[in-house]
Amino acid sequence: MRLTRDHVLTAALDLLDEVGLDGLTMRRLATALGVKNGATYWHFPSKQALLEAMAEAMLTGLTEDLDARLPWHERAAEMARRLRRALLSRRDGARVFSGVFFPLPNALAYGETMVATLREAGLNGRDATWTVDTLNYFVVGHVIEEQLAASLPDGGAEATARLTRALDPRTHPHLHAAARDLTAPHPEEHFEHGLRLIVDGIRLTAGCR
Amino acid sequence: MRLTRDHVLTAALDLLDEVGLDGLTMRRLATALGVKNGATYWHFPSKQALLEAMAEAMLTGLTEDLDARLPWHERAAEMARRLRRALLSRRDGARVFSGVFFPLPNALAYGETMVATLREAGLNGRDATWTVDTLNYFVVGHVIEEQLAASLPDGGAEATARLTRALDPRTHPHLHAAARDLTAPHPEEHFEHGLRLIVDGIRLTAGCR
DNA sequence: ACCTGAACACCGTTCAAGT
DNA sequence: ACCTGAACACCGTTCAAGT
Repeated sequence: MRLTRDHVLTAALDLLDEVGLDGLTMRRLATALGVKNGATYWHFPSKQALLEAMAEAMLTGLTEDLDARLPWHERAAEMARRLRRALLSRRDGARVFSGVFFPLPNALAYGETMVATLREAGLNGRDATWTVDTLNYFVVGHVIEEQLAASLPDGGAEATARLTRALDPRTHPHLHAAARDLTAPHPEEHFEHGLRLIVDGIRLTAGCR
Repeated sequence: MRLTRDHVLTAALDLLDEVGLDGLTMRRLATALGVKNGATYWHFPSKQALLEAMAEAMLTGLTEDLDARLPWHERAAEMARRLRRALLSRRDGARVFSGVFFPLPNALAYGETMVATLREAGLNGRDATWTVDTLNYFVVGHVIEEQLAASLPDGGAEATARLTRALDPRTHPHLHAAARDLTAPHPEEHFEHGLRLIVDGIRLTAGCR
């Protein structure tokens, strides 16, 4: 059967879930599609273009059905949670997203909604834009780490144990004590903690003007 | 002359500055050292191990001579600024750092100092640890973007202009207006803005207990 | 102990030629 | 229009053999 751009994209997303970003290869993708090596290049000019389409696909519907009656800070938090969910929807989704430079439609819609929300809070254009950047660094950084831990054989338990053993409680007392609080076992709470930290910072800024 | 582990490391850092992370190749490195392809593998077992040593080298002296008389929030901010400077010291330094999973001595010393500082502020172990994570996502994410823009031919001016043109002011009014406030032309202020946002959030949290 | 030679098993991308 | 065949110019890594 004839290939379409959409077949290639869907197969790429499935292959990503199966083998992860490091295993995602144009050659493996062609094999998975039952097609010869160069065939995908008729539908996507480069691997980068394919990765961009994959990122865009992950962010579908990110800004839909937002409850406009929520106060601005709850709406901003809800958006951040949605972005996290979207990145979590595919293996290594956060790394795929972070490798895409050019802003795609869904990412732009997300950014526009976020800036609009923060402007409602009273921030000026520059502050709103830069604050969205800070929120995005947090969400993407958090999910990259979360997915990295999840992709380890045992969900990161072995790595955590090794780290605890490697940490001398005399030279690194705080980190030794903190080993139980690493991201991996508490991704949800870890995310909410950082999110609240930043949103509280915004509320403080917003109140000052 | 005989190679040493240190020659290889120094040459790798120089090559990184010259060609960037994507151009850094074990084969180019061998050529730069005037040696045949497999020779570096006697000194470093893998490219990953070399990248870890490079990251560790960038973070040398990060926690030295900190003014203990500063209030905790100024000390935390100073540490974050030092981490940014360290990552900026080499081309793509932030990307090199973010690709290293295992915590190295200098990174551990940094983390220990940061957590200790936040515990002084009154945070419990878990809050302090997770807050340091949030700060780190911010610093690393910011510098990755900063260095990405800097590595573009014109420092990102062309990309900014293209983005402004691509943004319809009717569908994306806020982003259209925000194009002048992208990270690239104001890295210093952009960094300080996010840093203050987070540190203010911490002060709020710390005051609540 | 340290390096060379040479290979192994891959990559992304291109493009004339086929259908 | 869409795909194959086949190549180009690379990768990281390994390891017997040399010195």
